[in-house]
Amino acid sequence: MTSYKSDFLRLLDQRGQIHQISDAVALDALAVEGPVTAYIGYDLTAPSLHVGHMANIMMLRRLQHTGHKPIVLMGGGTTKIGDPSFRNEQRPLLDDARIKANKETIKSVFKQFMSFGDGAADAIMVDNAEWLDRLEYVPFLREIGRHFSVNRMLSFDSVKSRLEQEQPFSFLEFNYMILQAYDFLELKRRYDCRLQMGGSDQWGNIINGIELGRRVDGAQLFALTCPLITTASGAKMGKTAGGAVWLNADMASPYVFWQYWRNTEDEDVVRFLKLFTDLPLIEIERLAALQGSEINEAKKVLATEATAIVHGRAAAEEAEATARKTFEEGALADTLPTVEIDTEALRNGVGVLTAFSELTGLVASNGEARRQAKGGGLRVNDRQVTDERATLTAADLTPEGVIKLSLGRKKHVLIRPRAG
RNA sequence: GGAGGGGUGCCCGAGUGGUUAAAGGGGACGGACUGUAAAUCCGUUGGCUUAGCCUACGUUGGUUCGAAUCCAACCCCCUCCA
Repeated sequence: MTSYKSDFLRLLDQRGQIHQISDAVALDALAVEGPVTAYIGYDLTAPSLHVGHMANIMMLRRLQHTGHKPIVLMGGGTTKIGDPSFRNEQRPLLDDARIKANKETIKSVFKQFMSFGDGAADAIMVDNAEWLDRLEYVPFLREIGRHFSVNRMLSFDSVKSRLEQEQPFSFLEFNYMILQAYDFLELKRRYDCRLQMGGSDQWGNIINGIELGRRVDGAQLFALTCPLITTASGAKMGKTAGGAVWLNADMASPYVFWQYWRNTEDEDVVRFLKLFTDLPLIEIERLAALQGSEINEAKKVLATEATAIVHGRAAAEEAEATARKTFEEGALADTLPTVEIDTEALRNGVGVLTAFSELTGLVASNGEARRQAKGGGLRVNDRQVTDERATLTAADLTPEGVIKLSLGRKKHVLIRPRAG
């Protein structure tokens, strides 16, 4: 299935985002016929989505770009259950307040990826708590539950390892896939939503929704999954030292985000350019031809383009400039992440270890700072820290009025005396 | 409710009375080499006011000069039986 007729599937295909489609021919035809409404659901388990979610969100973006209507489904209801798919243990249950707070902070990021509104191709956002919270147990079981075969549910890959490893698998979690299936039905009824997309790990859950739609409403619904995106070395996307690379600016600055992409492995650059930017394929082909250290040019383009989508063009370019000054010109970029300090405190002298740990958070503890110093990993104003008892004072301020702390070659934070 | 098995550091996993802040592996971080890449090699990987002290092997209490290791009770998980 390589030649799709619809712009939508062709685009996703070119971008390497199609893993499985439930009925590719029919979906392709549907998308040619007219606007299709499709959704992706997001769990509200953290205050922000992270890089690992970005490929998914790009699918919704591309859906809209090709004239269709995206629905962002906030999992306000399903997050109360917790998706057991491919997990070997139950995750801790989040309380309602936490979920609500997460929803508020997660919401904002989608506006960067697509336009919301009341128009035909405008994206909309709904929360499945709206209908799930109101379900009545017995009626739900009779209307919906009877269509699910436990035998079948137990056969899904997504729960197989859980069962084989004999790990606890609660009835609560077992219901997740039923609720997700019901979401699909509900969205089909409310918005004529015909397609559910997601990561390849969602295939089983989505198929359940399709079958439910057929059995209950006689509707043909579709599934489309994106391959699980890992790095060439097999790591999941978005994991770094400090944890996940978040999409919310207050949890990962545009600079940090830019750096994440800048450090992409050579093998991944072309694939990532396709997935995480809107750059035309012709341009990507040009970048793909680069060899050796020239590949760094492609990485910069990737970083700037991906950052521009999430944080805006201006922030992306500033991040690029910051990186250029810091890494290529060896200059001091005053746009590096900055921590303020009391002038008073600086006058009294701040221990280097404290500066690296408590003050800037470059390392987790004084002990780690000590170890890093021993291993040559700490630098102040680009000079290695050899004496762990040293203190930082006003005398260490550069002509620019800051002190630059570095952990390794890549992580830099500026300390700036608080004005006034 | 009964019988048996199990709960160790970020994860996996060894350890069955002392030299154990706990082997080994993974991951992570740092260093070298490079191209802010990968691979490779080296180092580090509980906290602190670091020749010392504190906290730590499900929880609490006990035995002992000394416990992750022995005992008791409790909590949780798994399997089989009811």
